Amino acid sequence: MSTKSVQPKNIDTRDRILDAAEELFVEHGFAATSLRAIATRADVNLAATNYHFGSKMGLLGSVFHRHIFPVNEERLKRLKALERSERSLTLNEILEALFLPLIEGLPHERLPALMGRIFSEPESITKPIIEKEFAEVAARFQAAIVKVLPDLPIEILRWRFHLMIGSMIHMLKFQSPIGSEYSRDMFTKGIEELINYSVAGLSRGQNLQGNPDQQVNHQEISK
Amino acid sequence: MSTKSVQPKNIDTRDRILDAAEELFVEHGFAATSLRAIATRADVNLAATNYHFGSKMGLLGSVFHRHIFPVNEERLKRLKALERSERSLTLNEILEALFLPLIEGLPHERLPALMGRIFSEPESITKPIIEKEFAEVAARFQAAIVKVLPDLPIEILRWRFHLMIGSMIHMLKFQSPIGSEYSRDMFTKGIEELINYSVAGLSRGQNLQGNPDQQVNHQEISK
DNA sequence: GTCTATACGCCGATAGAC
DNA sequence: GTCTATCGGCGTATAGAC
Repeated sequence: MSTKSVQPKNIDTRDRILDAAEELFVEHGFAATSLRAIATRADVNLAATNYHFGSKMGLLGSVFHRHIFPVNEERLKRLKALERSERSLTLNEILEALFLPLIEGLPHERLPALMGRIFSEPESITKPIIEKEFAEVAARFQAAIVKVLPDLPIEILRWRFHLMIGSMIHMLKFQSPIGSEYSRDMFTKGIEELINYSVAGLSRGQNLQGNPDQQVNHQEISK
Repeated sequence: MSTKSVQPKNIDTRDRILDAAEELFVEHGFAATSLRAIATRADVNLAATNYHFGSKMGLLGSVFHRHIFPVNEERLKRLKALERSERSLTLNEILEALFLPLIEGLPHERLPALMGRIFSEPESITKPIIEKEFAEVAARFQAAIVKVLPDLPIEILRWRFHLMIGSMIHMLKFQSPIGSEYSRDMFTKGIEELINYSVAGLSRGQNLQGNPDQQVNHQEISK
C-alpha cells in the first residue's frame, strides 16, 4: 500500500506521448514521424519516449495495442456467443461479429484511422504487430467462415478472405469514399457496406446455408 | 543529327537509380528508404539522384510512372474498344479491362508490388501521384460501371468502388494470400479472383444487364 | 550537361548526471 | 524518472570539377 502507489506524473507523461504519437502516426505514417515531433507535441523531453517504450517500434506497438485489444476481445466474445447457439451460423452474422465492434461498444474514435494506417505500413513493421494482436481473431473467424462455405475450395477462400481484409483496410484508412466528406454517419454506412460487399464477395457461387432470406448466386466459382 | 546523339553514360545512371530505388521502395517503403542506400545500390554518387530527379519525391514519381503509364494506356485502350461496340457492356468485361492489363501485355514484373506499396503510403505522398496517373482511368471506369448498375444509388456505388480498390491494393501488395507461397500462377489466380470478387461485391442486390449467364441476387441493397 | 565533394539541420538512440 | 549531451546517419542543396 505504501511504495506501490501510482505515480501520476509518470502516467501523465506516458499517456501524453501515446496521444501525440497516435495523431502523428495516423497523419504522416510511422517512418515519417520523428520522435522529436512526438516529444514536442506531448510536451515531454525527447528521451522520455525511449525511457517509457524502449524504441520507436515499441511505442508503435503500445499505441496500437491500447485501442485494438478491447475491440478484438469484443469480436471474440461475439463470435463465441454465436457459436454457443449450436445452430449453423450465417455468413452475415459472422461478419457482423467481425466488423460491428469497430463502431459499437465504444471503441476509441481514432482507432479506425490508426488501423488503416498501421496495416498499410511495410511488412517489416506490421508483421510482429499483426501476429501479436490478430493471430487468434484471424484464425477463429476464418475457421467460422470455412464452416458456412463448406464447398468453397480452401485456396479460393484464402484469396477471398485476403481481398476482404484489403477492403477493410482501405475503408478504415479513409473512412469515407473519395469525393465524400467524412462524418460519423458516413463511416457507419461504410461499415455496413463493407459487410454487404464482403458477404457478396465471399459467397459468390456458393449456396449460403442457414439464411433463408439470402438468395443464391449460381455463377461458377471461377473462370 | 550531330549533337543530338544519346549519351549512354547518363542513361545508364538514370536507369540504375530507378532500378535501385524501385527495389528499395517496395521492400522498405518510401520514407524508410534513404537516398544514400539508393545511391550505394545503384553505384552512383549521392547527388546524382538529386540532379536527375530533383528530389526524393520526384524520384518516386519517375519510378512509378515508367511502369504504370503503359498499363493505364492499355486499360483505356481496352475500355474504349468495349465502348465502341455500342452494345451494353457487362460488369465482368469492364473489370477485365481494368485488371487484366496487370498480367497481360507484358507489364514490368515488379509493377504489382510497386503499386501495392505506393498506394499504401500516407496520403501526402500518394495524392499528387494518384491524381497525375489515375485521374482519367478512375473517372472513365467509374462512369462505365455506373452505366451497368443504373439502379444503384451513387453513394453506395462510391463505397463499393472504394472497397474494390482496397481489395486490389492489398492483393497487389502481397501477390499471394497469407500462408501461401508466391508464384506467377498464384498471382494470375489472384487477379481472376479479384475480378470475381469485385463483380459479386459491386453488383450485390442489382440486376446485371446484358449478361444472361449472370444471375440476380435479390437481397436488399443495404441493411 | 553530367557528376562529385561537401555542408546544413534534421533523425533515432544512448550514456550518464541529477 | 527525467534531462542534457552526443553519436552516426539522414534528405537536401549547392559550388565547382570535368
